[in-house]
Order: sequence, then C-alpha cells, then structure tokens
Amino acid sequence: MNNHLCVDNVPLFKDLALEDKIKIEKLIQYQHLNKNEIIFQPYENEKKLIILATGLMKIYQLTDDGKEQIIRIINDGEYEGENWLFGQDNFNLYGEITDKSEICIIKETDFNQLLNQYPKLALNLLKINLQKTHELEKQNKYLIIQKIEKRIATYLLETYHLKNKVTFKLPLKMKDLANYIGTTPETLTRKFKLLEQEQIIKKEKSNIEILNLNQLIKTADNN
Amino acid sequence: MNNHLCVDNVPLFKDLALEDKIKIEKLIQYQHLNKNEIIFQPYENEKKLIILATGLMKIYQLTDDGKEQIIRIINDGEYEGENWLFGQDNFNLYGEITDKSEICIIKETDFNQLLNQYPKLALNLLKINLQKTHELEKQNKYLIIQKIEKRIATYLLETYHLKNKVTFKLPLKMKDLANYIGTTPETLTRKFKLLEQEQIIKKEKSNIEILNLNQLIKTADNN
DNA sequence: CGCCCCATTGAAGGATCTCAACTAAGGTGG
DNA sequence: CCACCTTAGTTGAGATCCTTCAATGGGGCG
Repeated sequence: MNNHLCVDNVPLFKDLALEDKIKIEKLIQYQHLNKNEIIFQPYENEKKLIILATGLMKIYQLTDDGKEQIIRIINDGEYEGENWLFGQDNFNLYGEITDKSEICIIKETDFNQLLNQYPKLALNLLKINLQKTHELEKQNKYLIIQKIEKRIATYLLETYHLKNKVTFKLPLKMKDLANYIGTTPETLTRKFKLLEQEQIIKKEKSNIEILNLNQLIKTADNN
Repeated sequence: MNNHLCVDNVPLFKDLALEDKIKIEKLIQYQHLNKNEIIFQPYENEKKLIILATGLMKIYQLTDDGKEQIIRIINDGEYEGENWLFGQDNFNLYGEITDKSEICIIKETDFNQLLNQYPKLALNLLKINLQKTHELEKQNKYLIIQKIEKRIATYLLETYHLKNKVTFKLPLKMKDLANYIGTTPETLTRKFKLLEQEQIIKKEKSNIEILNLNQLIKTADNN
C-alpha cells in the first residue's frame, strides 16, 4: 500500500505543496479494515481524524431506544472526525466500516498542530464542513415530511438532480435508506412498489429508473 | 448605536488583536430590524455574513408543500451566512427576524479577504461551524423518533442538560417548537398536557419545571 | 378596546409501525 | 462449487398514534 494514497487523493490536502504533503505523511498511520469493524465510537479516549482512502464507512448515532440512525456515508477521499478536533468530546457518533477499506489516521494532537501550521487546511476543512452542514439540513428536510411516499419522491428527485441522470443506483441498502429517511424497510418496500405501479419509477434491485419525472415532482409536491 | 457592538461581543472575532478589530469594523454595515423582517432568502444576488448583535432571528427552510421548517435560532453574538462564503449559493435557507434586532453585515467579498488575512478567523469559524453541525445532528435525532411524546421528553432532557437546571424557559413558541421537532402545535399541546398529568413536568406558559427527572428519562427511553 | 395571532380542545380518519412468516440473496467453509 | 447459514427484503393484517379540520379561548400590541 502506498503512503501517497491519503495525502494525494483527498480534497482536504489537495492544494498543499509537495513538501508539506510529505511532512503530513509522516504523521499518518495506516490501517486496513474489513466490513463491520467499528473504527470509532462515543467517549473514546484517543481522538483522531479518519481519512478513508478507499472503501466505505457509515456514520450513525443511536436513538434512545438503541436503533441506529444513519447520519452520513463516507466515501473514498472523505474523512470523519473533525468534530472533535477542538477538544470536544464525541458523545453520539459511531463510525462503522461497511466495505473493505484502507484508512489513514491522524491523531488529534498532530492534526491540531497541522491546522496551526497550515491556514489553508483550516479553510479547506471549513469548506468541506459547510458541505456536511448542507447535507444535514437536507436530511432534516426529508425527516420533516409527513408522508413517506413524499419523502421518497423528494429523496429520488434530489438524487436525480445530483447525478443528473434518470437512472442511478441507490447508494444505500433498503434497510439503511429506510433508516436514513426515517421509516422502516417494510414501508419503504411498499412505497417503492406503489411508485412502480404508478409507472413513476422502475426499480430493479438497487437500480432506479425515473420513468415519469413530472409525476415524481407532483408526488413530492402534493400531500 | 456603537460600532464596537459587533466586533467585540461575538465569539467569531473574540481573540483578534484590537487593531485587527478596528480594521474589520470598517467593513461592517449596521442595520436595525423589526420583527417579521426577512433579512436573507434563497437565490439572493448579494451574499453576506449576518452577525446578530442583539435580538433574535430564526433560520428556516421551506418544505415542498410550503411549510416552514425551523433549522436553528440565532441568538445575540451568533451569525449566519457562512454557508455561502465560498461562492456557494443559498438554495434553501431563509433568515427572519423574530424580535427587534441590531445586525451587522459584512459582504461576502470583504469577508473572504478577511479570512485570508486572518487564519485565526478560519479556525474560529470552523469551530463554531462544528457546533452547528452537532446541533443539526441533534435535531435529526429528534425527528427520527417515532413517538412525539418521546421526542418531547428527549428535547426536554437535552435542554435540562444544557441549562443544568430543572426549571427553564422554552426558547421557542409552541408553534415553532412543534415545527422544530416535527409535529403540529395541537399534538404538542396534548403531549405537554399528558406529561403534566403524569406529574413529570409542570408547564406555565413557556416555563417548564421538571418534577420527576427519572420518569422523564424513562419516557425518553421507552417506546 | 378591539384585533390578530397563538394556544387549546374535540372528533374523525388515515397512514405507518409492529409483528410474524416467508422468500431471496450473500457469504463462508468444507 | 455446492450447501448451509445468516442477513436483507417482501408481504399481510391489525393496532396505534398522529394529523387534519373546525371552533373556542386568551394574551399582547397598536
């Protein structure tokens, strides 16, 4: 495995000079992880920034009755852990690998020093964090919608706009998607079936095709 | 009205040198606003950072069927607008004054220059933004809870922990609180009444007293 | 003092969750 | 490479909880 992986491929470090990247590499610790491994959880003593070089990771919190709520999915080149870079504790979040992954770890203290050395880093971090904020606001929006069918329609529409294609693959398992938009797998199945019966979408496994965009928009708009 | 208001009282600028503060003050434009005034909305041409010196402002987005969803409340010394400091557009958020307010405005371009001049500013901004992220995650958590009574109990518990007192004032009107936790004012009234009947809390106007903390915790835990 | 907005109360209908059983898919080890 | 085991997805039926709609009461502000 090549050390350059983490420093070169991630947006966080993208516009730093080569010599700076080399310095940062020295602080990085590599790890190979398999599915279902938990990489961090609340109240851990050792705080760290986790950069996902390749693979997939899900970030979730537990609701009061012990169910997972998926907060976001971390893809190649993204990271998690900036939340507790300033001495704040992590009270709520779990990070679980959902696919074979190569990760890079930087200790909180090391990263804090980096931040002070490289102002650009703080700006990058800020920029990326603002994006995360926006995602959370979006999830909030889904959750506030009463009718599940409408939540799904809204979700599909946003995904369509994101990918700019009428066919796409759901990035989450049904189970996790249900969780993300705040419903149960059963209801999700039934609602997808409804949308199919109405000829609005076609669904094969996790592949979605939007057949009738106007109707989908209507479904997202109506009550 | 004193110009020092905005630069001195807000956490964003708190650890800058006096001379730097003076420079920043020159970029600031003051405004006095009354209740119900909308200070920014989606797709505006002029992007700006809005600092709330005194007063109250609510940030909300519209759901697809045109209802407000309150995202957060901005109190004295807080600000809003960092989301679009990096050329990003604001697609979804509205800012509305809910109480007589004094605000300070910095134009996007000016603030961007500041950011590059003062690395510390980026760090401050980042820190505060991480807090906002956390708040959004919390709101998400409320919304995912099925039973409204449990949502309220969870909300009350968190507020209790925040203030560290068994008596406190709800920071939102019933209407807005209902909105924030994703229900209707009617349901909220009924649920509060239930909690009162069970002698778990006492509510007088917007003043809450937790009478039975254990029971409140149980309500938040049970289904 | 009157208006308007917000909170409250009641009744009815509907949507979703829950539970349970079954099928499909995926992964592992022999 | 197959068989088994575990996890994910589907289907059905019933119960529950919340929203909706409408009407009333109260409080603050001009």
